[in-house]
Amino acid sequence: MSRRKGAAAAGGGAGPMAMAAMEEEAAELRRGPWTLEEDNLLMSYIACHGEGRWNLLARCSGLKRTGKSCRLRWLNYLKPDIKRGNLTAEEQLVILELHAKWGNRWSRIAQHLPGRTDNEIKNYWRTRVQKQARQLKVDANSAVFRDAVRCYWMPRLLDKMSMAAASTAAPPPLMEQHGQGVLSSSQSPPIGSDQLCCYGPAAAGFDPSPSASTSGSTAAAALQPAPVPCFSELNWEDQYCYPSGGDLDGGAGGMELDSAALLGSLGLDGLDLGPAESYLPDATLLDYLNYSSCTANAAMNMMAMNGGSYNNSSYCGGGGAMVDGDHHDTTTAATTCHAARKLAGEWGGGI
DNA sequence: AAATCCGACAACCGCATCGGA
DNA sequence: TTCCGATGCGGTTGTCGGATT
Repeated sequence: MSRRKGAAAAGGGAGPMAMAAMEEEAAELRRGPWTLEEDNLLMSYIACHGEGRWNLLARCSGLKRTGKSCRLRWLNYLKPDIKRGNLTAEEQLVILELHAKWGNRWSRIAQHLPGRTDNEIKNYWRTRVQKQARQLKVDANSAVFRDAVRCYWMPRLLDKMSMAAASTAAPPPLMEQHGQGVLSSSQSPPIGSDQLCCYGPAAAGFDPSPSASTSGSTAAAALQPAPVPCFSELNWEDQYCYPSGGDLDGGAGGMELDSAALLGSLGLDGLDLGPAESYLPDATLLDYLNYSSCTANAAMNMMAMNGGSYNNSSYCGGGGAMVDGDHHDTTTAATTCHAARKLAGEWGGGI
C-alpha cells in the first residue's frame, strides 16, 4: 500500500493552488505540548458532540490540530477515566504476564488494565523493563529474559503485593480479575493472598525433599508468613558478609559472603542444591548464592501458589523443563530456573 | 550555582486496517 | 472490486524536571 509522506505530500495529485492551500493549512497547524485552552476546547467539544469523527472535530472545534493529535490527547490524557500515578505491583504483574503472552500488543494489554493507556504501558516497558534487559545485556524478548522475569521479578512483585495487602488488609484483586497464565486462580490453591510472600521452614515446616511437597492442602494450610526477609529485602553486606581477602566475585580484597548465614536466614539451611559447578560451570560464589536464593524465593512463592507442589510449568517459563503434572522438589525447581538465576543475581535491587 | 545527565512521559509519525462510497 | 478517508497501533522523538557532577 502506498503511503503519503507528511502533510506536504497530502495533496497527491492536487493542482498547485490546492497544494498551496494545503501547505498553508499545514503550516498553521499547531504541534507540541497542548495548552490549557486547547484542552478545554477539546473537552467542551467532546462533551457536546461525543468522541469520534476526529478529523471533523479538528476542523470544527477551532483547534489548530490534526484529528490524530486530538484523538491522542483525549485518549491518553483528557479522558475522564484515565488513571494517574505509578503502576501498582498488580498492574506491573499483569503487564509482564500479558507481554510474555502477546508481545508488543500494547492496546490489547491496555484493555486488561482499566484506566491505563497503551502509551503508558509502552512507556513503562521501554523505560523499566527494557532498561533491565539492557543492563543484563540480553534481549528483552529473549527466552532467558522471560525466564528471569518469571523466576525473579514476578515473585518480587508478588512480595510487594502481599506486603501491601498485609498492611491494608485489603484483598488484592489480581487473582480474581486476571484468571489466566501464571497467576491463574484456577491453578492456584485457595489460599489467602497474604500467604504469597516469604515462607520459612520454621513457620511452614518447609522441607525441600520431594516427599514433603506433595500434599497441597496440607502444605498450603501449613504455609504461614514467616518472619524471614525476602531475598530481595536482605541487607547483604550487613548480615551475610564478612571481611576476607577475597572479593565476592573471586577477585582480591573486599568481603565474602557467608552462605550458611544467608541460606539459614532464608530458612533453607537444609537445602542442598549440589555443587554450583554442576550447573554453573563458570559460577562464582556470588552466582551460586544468588542462584540459590533466587530459586529459593521463587520456589517458596511457587509452593504457596501451587499448594506445596511444583506443578505449574508456566511458572519457570516456557523454556523451562517443568511439565504440567510433574512433581518437583526444590532442587528440580532450581534446575529449571537455570538461565534466569544467573541474571537474577545480577539484578540486585534494581527492580 | 551552573552544567550535564538521565528517566519519565507526552506527542508525533508512519504504517496497517477497516468500512463506506 | 477498487479507492479513499478515518481510525487504530506501535515505534520513535521531543521535552521537562529532578538528580548528579
